[in-house]
Amino acid sequence: MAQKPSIPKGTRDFNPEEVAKRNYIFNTIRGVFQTFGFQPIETPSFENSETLMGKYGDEGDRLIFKILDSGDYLSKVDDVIYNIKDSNKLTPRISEKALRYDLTVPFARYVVQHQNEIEFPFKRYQMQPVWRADRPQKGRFREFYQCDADVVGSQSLWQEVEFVQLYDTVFSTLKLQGVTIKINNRKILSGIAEVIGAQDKLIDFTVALDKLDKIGEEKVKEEMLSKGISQSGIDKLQPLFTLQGSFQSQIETLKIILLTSEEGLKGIEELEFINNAINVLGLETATLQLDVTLARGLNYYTGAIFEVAAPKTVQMGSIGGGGRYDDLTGIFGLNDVSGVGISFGLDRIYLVLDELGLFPETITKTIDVLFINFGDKEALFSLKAIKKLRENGFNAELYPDAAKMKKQMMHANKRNIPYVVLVGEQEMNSNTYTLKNMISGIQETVTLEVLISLIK
RNA sequence: GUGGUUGUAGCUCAGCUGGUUAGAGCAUUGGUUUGUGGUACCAAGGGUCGCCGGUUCGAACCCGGUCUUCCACCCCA
Repeated sequence: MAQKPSIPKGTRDFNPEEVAKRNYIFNTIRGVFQTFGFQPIETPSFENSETLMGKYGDEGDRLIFKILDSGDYLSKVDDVIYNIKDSNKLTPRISEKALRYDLTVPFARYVVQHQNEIEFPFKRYQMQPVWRADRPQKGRFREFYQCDADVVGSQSLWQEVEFVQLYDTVFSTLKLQGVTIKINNRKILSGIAEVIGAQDKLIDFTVALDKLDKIGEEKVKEEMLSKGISQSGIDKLQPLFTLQGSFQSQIETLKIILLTSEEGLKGIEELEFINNAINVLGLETATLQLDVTLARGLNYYTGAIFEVAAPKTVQMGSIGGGGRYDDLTGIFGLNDVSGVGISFGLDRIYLVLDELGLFPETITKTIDVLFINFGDKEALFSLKAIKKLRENGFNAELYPDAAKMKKQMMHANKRNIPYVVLVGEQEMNSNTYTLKNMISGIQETVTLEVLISLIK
């Protein structure tokens, strides 16, 4: 056991069935991305460290996988830095590359780097693995795939509307019902912070508010107090803790709270715009829900914030997220390019579909027909027929060895192959084929033309 | 990064308060059946009990460390 090779924690191998299921999700998402007009790009799996470091906060920096420099990397470190043994200071001296942490920052880098070649507004999608040096849990891996769609170069709120539709289309196509698309707006959060006199504590405030679901009202208030938010400010938040009801009624409550905040009112206006449009357009299976406690990715989101929750019957963190980021390319020196995007968590969607048994049976089928091998003469005869079948679009193969019939039939059984063809001396003499349906067990001896019509 | 949890055959798991050669089901291989699978019966192979060290006359079992799994925190897809 111990001598067996292994893979690093938080990573996985995928067997043929798992790859088929994953491809089903990939293909579905890719297809929807394309119908919405997005074009694919790819970026390297690792970037220069300075491209990634500092873009996700301190916590993010800790979770970025750093790549050790090549060669005798320690000899070039000066003695002072080496001797103080401070990892944060030493790391940049021995590691100038790091694995991609998400797809959004590399995309921002891509846009800035290729700004003169890109036709704006630019809609791109990207489906590639990302890496995080996190502790694995269920649905949380150190290597996982994100499927991102972003639009840069347009401030139009119609993009947000389209992204809500896109989420709905993907999950409807996957037959995953009961998905909730949560939406919030950074401007509302900063408006509230302004109203309670905690503009400078926006992040602390929202991080605490985000936990409302999990730890409850009292604990949230405690955390806010401990972060230096005043009691009088927290008192003003009271209506927020009991905020419920329809999208529109929550909006009305927020309007009262944010009466004095110009920015907050702007956020409300944006949310109303998106909600009104969606009400007219309708959604197939997803539900759009306003959630003021939603506060993800605040390091760069400036407008809408999205998060997709799996159906309540499944225990799973968010299966998608996204938002609007007016300033993202600014970090790389390109100002005034607004972007908005969403991401699908492929690995988590997989776990949800698997748990709910929503993968179609057909995706794991390998081939349509297996020819039993009776010997070299029969094999050659069979391969002629197999060639014809393949030309007709069937997946067909010959069992490579003239093994015992039982073994060959068992092989067909285990691989869920629906049809087996037997060609022995009798069939060869009469130029016919014995076709066996592996589900019903019924078999009949027919010509190749009839065989083709039977397995269609 | 903090705290906890898990690891026994290819897979799922038994294994009493430490006591002979560590078991079962499924799977695998062979046979009953040399042109018929999914059912049945018979037989066989397969384990340094995650790894390293310690306690003990004796360790799968107790202790320490380490890796892995899952969980909570942090954060997040």
